[in-house]
Amino acid sequence: MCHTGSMPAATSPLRSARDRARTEITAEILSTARRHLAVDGAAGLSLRAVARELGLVSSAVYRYFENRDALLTALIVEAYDSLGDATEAAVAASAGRPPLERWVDAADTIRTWALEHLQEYTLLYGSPVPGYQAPDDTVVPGTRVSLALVSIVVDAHAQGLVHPPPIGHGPVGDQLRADLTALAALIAPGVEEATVISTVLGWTQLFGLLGFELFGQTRGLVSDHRAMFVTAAHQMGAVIGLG
Amino acid sequence: MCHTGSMPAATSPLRSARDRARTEITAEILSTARRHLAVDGAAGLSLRAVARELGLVSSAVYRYFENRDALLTALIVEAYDSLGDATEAAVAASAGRPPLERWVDAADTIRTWALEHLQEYTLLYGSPVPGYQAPDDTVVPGTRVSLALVSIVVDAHAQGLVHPPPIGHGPVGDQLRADLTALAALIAPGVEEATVISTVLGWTQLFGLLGFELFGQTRGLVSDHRAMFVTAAHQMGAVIGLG
DNA sequence: TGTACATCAGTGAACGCGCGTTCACTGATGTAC
DNA sequence: TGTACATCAGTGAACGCGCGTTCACTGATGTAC
Repeated sequence: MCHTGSMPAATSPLRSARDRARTEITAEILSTARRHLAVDGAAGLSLRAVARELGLVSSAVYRYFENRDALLTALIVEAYDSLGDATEAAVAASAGRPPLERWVDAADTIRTWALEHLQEYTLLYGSPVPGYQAPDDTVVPGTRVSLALVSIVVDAHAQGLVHPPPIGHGPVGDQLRADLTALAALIAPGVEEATVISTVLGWTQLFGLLGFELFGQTRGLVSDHRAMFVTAAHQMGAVIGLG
Repeated sequence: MCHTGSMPAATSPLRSARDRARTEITAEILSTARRHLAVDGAAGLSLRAVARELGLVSSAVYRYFENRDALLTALIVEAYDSLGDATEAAVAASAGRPPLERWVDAADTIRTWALEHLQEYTLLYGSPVPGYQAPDDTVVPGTRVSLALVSIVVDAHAQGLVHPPPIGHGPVGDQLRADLTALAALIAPGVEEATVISTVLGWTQLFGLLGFELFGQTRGLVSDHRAMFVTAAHQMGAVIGLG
């Protein structure tokens, strides 16, 4: 949209009625779709159903989203941002506290978000939605959670608070070493290789355990899932060397 | 379901032609379904498509499976058994070798199976299939992999080869302690609580990392996934105290 | 300011698709006497 | 052994469902002069 000299400022409250309507209806479509997603899951998300609930004819939705995939993509980005917000807020709030506590805290925050947004979590971290291929737009928002977690380790490292216990991780091949070096340069400059490995593993551990809990693999084995999760985060934080 | 005929000698080689045909066609339906599953995933598995490929009318399949869910259940059980076989074989083959090597080996076997049976793995460990509720029949076959992994720790423990490094896992609440005690009694009698915790976490770690690899979360971050996985298994084995 | 034209949100009908499941039926296979 | 009856695999048509997407259209809103 191209505003010329005669127009008021770009984000002016004097936008045309059409513009306002478009923004609002786009938001309504998204929030309705989000609610449907929460109930039926991604595979059950239907353009027609969303349109129906909004009192629109199904084809009208195509004025706002190119197709079903575009709507799904928007929901994914929203969900990543929501989880990213929550995690970043937790990490920011715990600044200055002992690293291990911060790590456990962040993990618990992620778990809480996942429980409250089961289908969104599934959309982000579950198996791929059949027929849907996530475009690159979702990559950046997807990294926020991980970056927030990593920043705890980076902070601790900067303060000299990372003291990894002597635990082997076996030989590291050339290619893996290259991967890890690139990764460290990108998100955690200066942090030791072993710590990078442990951090990546801690990250996957959290999501692995969470998936087991949410998708029912530990059904009947564990009753206090939160305690199990916190214990896991604690141990993994210790392995990373956070305290 | 009408799977059992009213024959006197159930496993006799002189079974009637009808009986033989039923066994064979049931197997053909399953293997066709398995192939479709491998291509389209669980959500895309269609009774009609399976029937079509076998030259049957769709309603004929109902002579063999009560409905689509029953077919899916059979596939799940088959898949768990296939993975269970592979894991148990690897664990048996490594008997006598150092526990850490056995653990890494078993993990690698699981990963290999998952790569070769992507959709089956997804069916077992991915997000739930919409509208499908796994019945209890799938629970027992599902435990075989975990039991095989645990047996490595149990063997090592029996030989006095478990020496966990001094890594904290934080306070353990009453309920979690009860969970762990029950779990230990069931699958690893005599093994210390800390080891049980680490073993459960090692188990979730493997599947968490595997999920990340298979479902694309580490896309672009890690190129040598196998090395990453083996390193993870190695470190987790060390945390458990296997060597 | 008023008028002519351009933009675009929303309509309603249609296309083409595939699915799970039920049901009355036929004809081949199996069983009892 | 032959015959009468019972079982049951497979048929074909139908029910009822919902989906994504396209397209020519209308009428309201916005823009340029």
